[in-house]
Amino acid sequence: MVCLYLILYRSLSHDKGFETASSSSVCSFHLPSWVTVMKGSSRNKDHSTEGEGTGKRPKRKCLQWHPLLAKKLLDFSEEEEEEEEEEDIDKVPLLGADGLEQDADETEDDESSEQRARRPMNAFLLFCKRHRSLVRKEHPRLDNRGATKILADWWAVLDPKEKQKYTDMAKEYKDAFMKANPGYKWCPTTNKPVKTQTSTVTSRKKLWAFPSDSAKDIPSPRKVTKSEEMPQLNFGMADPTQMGGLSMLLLAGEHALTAQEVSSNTCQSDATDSTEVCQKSSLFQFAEISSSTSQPGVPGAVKQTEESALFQFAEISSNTSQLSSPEPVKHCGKSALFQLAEMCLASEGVKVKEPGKIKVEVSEDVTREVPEMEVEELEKTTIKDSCTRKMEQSETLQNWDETKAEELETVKCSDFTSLLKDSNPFERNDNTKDYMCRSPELSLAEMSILGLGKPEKLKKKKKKNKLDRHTNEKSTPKKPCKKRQSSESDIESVMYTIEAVAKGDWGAERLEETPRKKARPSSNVKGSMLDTKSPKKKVKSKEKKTSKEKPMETTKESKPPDFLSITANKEVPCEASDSIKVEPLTPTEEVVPQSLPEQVKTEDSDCVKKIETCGSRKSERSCKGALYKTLVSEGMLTSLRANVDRGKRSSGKGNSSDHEGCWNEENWAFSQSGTSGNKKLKRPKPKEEFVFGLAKLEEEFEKKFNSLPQYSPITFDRKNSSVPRKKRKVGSSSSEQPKSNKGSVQSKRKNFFPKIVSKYKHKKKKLNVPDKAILSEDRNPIELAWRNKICISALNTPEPAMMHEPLVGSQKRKARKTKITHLVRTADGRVSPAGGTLEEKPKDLPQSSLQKASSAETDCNSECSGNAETQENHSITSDMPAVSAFFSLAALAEVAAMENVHRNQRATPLPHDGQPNEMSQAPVLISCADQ
DNA sequence: CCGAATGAAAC
DNA sequence: GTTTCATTCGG
Repeated sequence: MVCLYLILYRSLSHDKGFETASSSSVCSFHLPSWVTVMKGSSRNKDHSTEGEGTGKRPKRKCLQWHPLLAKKLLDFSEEEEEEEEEEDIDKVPLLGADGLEQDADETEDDESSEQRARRPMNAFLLFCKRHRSLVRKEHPRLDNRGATKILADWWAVLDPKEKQKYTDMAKEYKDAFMKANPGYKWCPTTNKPVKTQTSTVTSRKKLWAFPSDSAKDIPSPRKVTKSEEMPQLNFGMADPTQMGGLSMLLLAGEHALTAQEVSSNTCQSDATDSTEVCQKSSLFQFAEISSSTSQPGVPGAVKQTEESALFQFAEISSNTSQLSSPEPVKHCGKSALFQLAEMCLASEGVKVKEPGKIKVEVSEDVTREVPEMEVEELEKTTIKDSCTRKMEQSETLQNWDETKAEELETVKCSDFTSLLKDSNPFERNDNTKDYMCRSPELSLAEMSILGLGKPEKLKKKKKKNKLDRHTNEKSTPKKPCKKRQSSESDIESVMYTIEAVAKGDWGAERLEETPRKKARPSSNVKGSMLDTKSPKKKVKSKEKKTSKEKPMETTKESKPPDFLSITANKEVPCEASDSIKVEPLTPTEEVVPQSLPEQVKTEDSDCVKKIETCGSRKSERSCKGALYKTLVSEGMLTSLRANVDRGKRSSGKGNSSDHEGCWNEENWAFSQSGTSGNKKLKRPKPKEEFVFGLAKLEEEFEKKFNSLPQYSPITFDRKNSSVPRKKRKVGSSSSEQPKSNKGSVQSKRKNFFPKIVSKYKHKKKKLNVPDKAILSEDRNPIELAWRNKICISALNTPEPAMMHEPLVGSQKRKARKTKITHLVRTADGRVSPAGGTLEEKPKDLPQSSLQKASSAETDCNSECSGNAETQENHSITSDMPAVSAFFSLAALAEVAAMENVHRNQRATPLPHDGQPNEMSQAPVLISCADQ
């Protein structure tokens, strides 16, 4: 699952996001450094290639916690049970944390000597990571430092609740990290150090560079593909950095795996080579690990090192599923978990290739001896042997990418074939193979390929080593045959569904299918492959799959009632489907209407229509349903959706993002809702649990990342938090002019609160004109009143927290530097809360002045509205903003009344700079009064 | 490599 | 209380 999930994830992100993202990193989270570190990194070196890389510190690498993490994950899965509540899950420590960790730690710690684990990011850093790109968009000129300042401002203004989200997330990471690295010291003792970086060095960037590069590259290639119809190169290998939680998991798994299986693992030894290898194999390893760990019940399964991890994993899962589910009711494999496992298998094939496992299969000698290119071919050829049909085709491949893809496919095929042989040597083999090859896998393969592209060289070398190992280990490909069948069918069905979903049109394909099936063995794949048009491939795969899969799917459908509920979330499924589609199908990038859920819906409907029209509706639907279900259950949808959203945002920005693209709060909310739904659905059976656990972990990580809200600059600028950024979603594009916010913001507000809007306008005007001389004083008291009222009215507990929020250490620092603290406190002092929230920093930036002013206002408003909003968000009823608005309005009215009084008294505003632009309040009053 | 920010941990 | 270091990436 993980693998597949990752792949999907990756692909999605690539599709949409990356292209645009080029300049600035996408919003998406990258792996936590620590994760990344695993690979070993000396980041300094390479940063050049990667955009992101943190160029800075060369510090040591760290390996530590990953393995642990993996174990934990496993444990977690086993332990699990906590899933029940959505929220709980979130909070649940990612890792199980038990003894296992320690063991791993030790070993790793030793290793760590080389590298030191990187600290987990704190809340602010997470926030920065997530929002920096936005800031940069708004202020292209700003350098990072400037952006950081702005981010700091935002952070200061950020609604406590929102802030808490980040804080919690950071805490989770930290906890996980600490579990992984029990003895981790934030500040390494002077001793460690130094390790010659030179030795190990693979700079983290390098490691990531590969993926990241792929990411960057991908876009262009992708476009090419679109034009050319390249296979969906979009998918690059999953970039761990972007993978976020998942990547972490993978890495962890990888790491652990390497440690376990590959004692000799070169990862560490060879900086570059090893690292790459590790990455490639990471998924595999992860799978293995998971499988081994997970399978308590299955003794034999544990060591399947020989077989591809994915395969094993799948098997295991299947086993578990069977065992667990006494009922044969559907196919054993039918369980969502099982399907996922299968999917994983499928994906595995791809991965395998990448990692060089393919090579493994092939004779090691060959690979080593032969130059890289040749090696690949050899591999292909070898594979061919396994899968003669495809092999031939693959050979023909001319395009490099294509070749790779094919290779991947072939690899898969080989694996599957072997499996099939074991279990069933029939026709299916062909089909299955094709199926495997063709379907989503292609995309996966492509992804991998893409990712591999750059690093290939290194990989190759590394591969050799690994291959050696693998070969030794791997010799045993076969495992349980029985399961396979079911699994195969399931897989096929899943794949099929996926593809179908992606394409959206089944009917046509199906019709073709039958004929193709026949042909497919030889010609289809290869010929099309050669052409390497993604569409063709897809079609083929679909065709192949369709026949068999249909029944499977139907069965699946029956299963999940949950599915329905899931489907209820129109958006989620739709998007998922869309996303899928988009990648493969539309290279053109139309990209689904990003932000708009509506569009998505429409698409869905369209899809449905197509399906219906096409023909076997049921099957199609069932497929979709199954797919959705599976995805949902796995939480993949959520992640996908989130990713897609992200991609859209990023792409949107760059591309023609829809107005709103970036800021749909909806998306955010959506994702959450989706996640929650997923969780609910999940309720795994014990057996499945382990799988689940993994899924959960992933999901959680991802969810967390995704869930971290991204706020539109406007919000901050305006600071009218009152206007709920989230809900509003006003389509105002993210890109908008920071300062010009007014317009956008106002518009938004108007929608919700016309009156308020007017108020704001006034405010701005005021700000613009007088700027400073504004009545800060009034504001403070007023604010307080507001807040209080709001709080009361709103019910928001958080507010008080806000109010209280004492300056934190860092803040203190700031205050000291600026010396403002005193002012703030004293001045605001009376209004403790206001002061705290406002936290006026003395910013020199012209912008800042405006922002501050606005921000100050927003503070007040924000709190009020913010709470309401937040609540609403939780409820997920984005539609209901009215309520929040309502509260805020009421509060405003009251406040206004108070304010008026104050004003009268004070008449002259004190000249307090920035803060007080509260002038706006006056207008507010008016508006409120009107209401 | 610095830096600008915040925060957590260590000293 | 002060240092260290986590992320980012232009300078």
